[in-house]
Amino acid sequence: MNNAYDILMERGFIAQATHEEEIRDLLAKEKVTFYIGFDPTADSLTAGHFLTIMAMAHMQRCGHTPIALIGGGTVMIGDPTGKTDMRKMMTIDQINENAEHFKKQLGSLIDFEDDKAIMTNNADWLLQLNYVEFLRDIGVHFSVNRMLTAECYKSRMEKGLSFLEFNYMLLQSYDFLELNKRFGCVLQMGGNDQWSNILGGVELIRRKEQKPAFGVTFNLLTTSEGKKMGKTEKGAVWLDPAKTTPYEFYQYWRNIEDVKVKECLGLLTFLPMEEVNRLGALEGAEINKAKEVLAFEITKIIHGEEEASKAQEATKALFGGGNNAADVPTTALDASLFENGINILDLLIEASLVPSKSEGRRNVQQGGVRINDVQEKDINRVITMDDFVDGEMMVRRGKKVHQKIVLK
RNA sequence: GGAGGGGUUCCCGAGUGGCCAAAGGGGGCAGACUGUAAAUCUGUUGCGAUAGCUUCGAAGGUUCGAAUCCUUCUCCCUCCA
Repeated sequence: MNNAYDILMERGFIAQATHEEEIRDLLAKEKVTFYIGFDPTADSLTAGHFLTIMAMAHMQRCGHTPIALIGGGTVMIGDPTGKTDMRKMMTIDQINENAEHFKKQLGSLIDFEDDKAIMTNNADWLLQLNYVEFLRDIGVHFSVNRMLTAECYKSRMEKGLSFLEFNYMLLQSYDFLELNKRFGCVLQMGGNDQWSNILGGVELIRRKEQKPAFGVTFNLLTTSEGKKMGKTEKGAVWLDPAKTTPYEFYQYWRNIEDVKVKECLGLLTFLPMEEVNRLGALEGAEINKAKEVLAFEITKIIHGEEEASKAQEATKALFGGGNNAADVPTTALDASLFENGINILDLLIEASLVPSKSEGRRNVQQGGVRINDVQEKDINRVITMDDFVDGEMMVRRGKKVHQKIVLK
């Protein structure tokens, strides 16, 4: 049972495949070069990308060669898939900087040593394309009629789709063709929303080169309500610790819905399936154990074992009555603030627990703020040095947001 | 290019001279219940210490008073070419 396809299938990755049997055979017989594209739309990869990276890692472990394609060229067009509005145009500098971040993050998750994986950027070939040549070589193979029926444009048919974005599919298809020529890449993988874009490339290679090419898509992580997972009120869950701290990252997965635990364990950890099944079968309050494992394992893959342990310790200290509060999220504030006494609302602002004083006032009045575990409902409460215990003070907003205040 | 319709607070969407910081819904936040889950219920949801200040695409203007009226600009959509 070492066929990569079977492994991905068993772990719950596979959503659709262009030629299921042929792909299985191919993966069983030879070392396959495949690619997944990442458009550098932001300065960090997100939890959503992580799923495809895991698939990539499984493939690599089975001996296949991944190509991580940075979409420095395609991002200049903007993938309209699933978007209701056109993306803001990004500057070249921004794109290059984002691409650098992506490269770094991918490098730490996939093994690029000894040609075990390839990283490349489609800006290398897309930016110098000649328009007329491109239309004659590539454009002829695409039917507008068919493209218009593609799922990925559906949400845009109501609000309008610019010609710029309409071309996205052609460019992504061209990427596949180019990678096929350069590296013998025969398989493109990606999120299920990429299905039509991937099909475009598969068909292009088959028509133009008369060669086989394949596509596989993965199930996207969604909540039970069908929303994309990996988003919070504050925005995406980032893989960059500067944007989403390991503690926050850990907490995100610790708080996952019950019904999604098993799915996430299979998709986002390397735990053997027996273990996944065992943990996934836990019920009631017991399932919290599975969530702990899930959160720990994912955090370990992204931020390393040490950070994962710290996040776990902090969690125990805050939620489980543990003692080791050393790794709890901490803000260091100037001692002078407390010598004269500081209003509770100002403190909440200083500790970044609320975005505005009005918000803080509401939270306090509604009984959502606790100082050292004592509810404070008075918005005129003044915090002084007397509120520190052994040089520390715990401030909590709501049930889950804790902040330790220390003096500097 | 011609004709018409429209840009409202995080999102959708009411609001056509004062009672509008702006209905309703979604989302968010807080509380209750719980298992740091889901579902449900309650409160809350521009900033600000009360005062007050800044919001309704942008800039001007009319008025005691404008999201609402006028002018110019700008962006979007629909139909025609």
